[in-house]
Amino acid sequence: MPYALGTLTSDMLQLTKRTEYGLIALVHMVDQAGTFVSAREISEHYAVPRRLLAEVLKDLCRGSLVSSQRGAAGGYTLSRDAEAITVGDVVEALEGAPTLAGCESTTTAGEPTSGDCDLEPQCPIRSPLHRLRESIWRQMQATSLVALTAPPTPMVQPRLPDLSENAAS
Amino acid sequence: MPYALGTLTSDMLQLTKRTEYGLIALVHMVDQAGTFVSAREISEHYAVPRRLLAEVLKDLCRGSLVSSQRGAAGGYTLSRDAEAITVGDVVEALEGAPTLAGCESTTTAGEPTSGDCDLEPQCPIRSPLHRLRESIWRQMQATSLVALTAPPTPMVQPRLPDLSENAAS
DNA sequence: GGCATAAGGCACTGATTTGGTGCTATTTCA
DNA sequence: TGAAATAGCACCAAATCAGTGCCTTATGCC
Repeated sequence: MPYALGTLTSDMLQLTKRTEYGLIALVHMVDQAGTFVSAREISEHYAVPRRLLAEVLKDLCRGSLVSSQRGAAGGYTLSRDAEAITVGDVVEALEGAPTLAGCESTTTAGEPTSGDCDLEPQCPIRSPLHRLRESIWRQMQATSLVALTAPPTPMVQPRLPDLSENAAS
Repeated sequence: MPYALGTLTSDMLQLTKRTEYGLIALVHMVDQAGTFVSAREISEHYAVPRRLLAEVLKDLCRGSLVSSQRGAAGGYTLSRDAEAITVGDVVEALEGAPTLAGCESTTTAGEPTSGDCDLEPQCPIRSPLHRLRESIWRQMQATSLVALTAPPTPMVQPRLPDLSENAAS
């Protein structure tokens, strides 16, 4: 009953539960596009803590990824096309923008906090690692919800779970 | 004085301090290839907590990334060629192997723990997300220490820090 | 031999993050 | 009016992480 995405031990690839729940909810909404899905429905379907999911959906709403409708028969629905919502968007909405390095970006404006990092000739890995991170980030930005709903080619994992019910709307 | 790699707010791209320190130490050792570098020397050079760095180096030693020499004039040295040590190796040694999903990989053997996850048709994002993670992981496996030492083309970050002293040996 | 200086091995603390819940207010439909 | 939904926010417990203490063992040098 629990969906069990799996937990990474390596922090570098770890998704938080919030992001996992958010992705699950969003993918679920892709099917129900056009209708409003309640947090209860999703939480019961995937055996996810309802209150926490509600909190996540709220953040997704703040991030303009979903639109909400209050009251009975209310719920959430995708606020834009599924192709236009990426994993990166979700991560950004739920874990905060990946300010690539505290030393050279405050939010996304580009104004360094106080230039305290320019005086760092010692750090040998800063810039190259930035590129790695940016690359990963680009990858997440390039992965949309539709890519999550329809597993295209089972290249890595030979055995795939039953995703037919979520294949496409 | 502190190297300040930078701290990510987004967990997905976050490196732990341990990994950061490990990478810094390893990159430092690339220069000193053939000689034994002490934890003290590295910690003083980059203003990194010595004891913690020692702990990290110990793990790198366990992971066979470096070799250690005890006693006075002892220290650590790369146990194989810098090209053959990747960021992925470091992450794996310091944060544990990125068992891509707790449900379908015990270590790296490929033997599922108990097949407890096969009964999960509900989770819509499991398999696709695996591919994303594997892709990211491949990227880290493809980034070697030499790639970290010599920043090739400043495509993303226009302004690069002074890395000349670590350019090549 | 003795001392200084290395790594090796734990175990432990303190701070932060994360997962999850409680409670209350507000909106909507029947 | 009442049930069901989101909105907001504060709060708690467990896990993780950064960092330290203390001791042992090994090596080089005097």
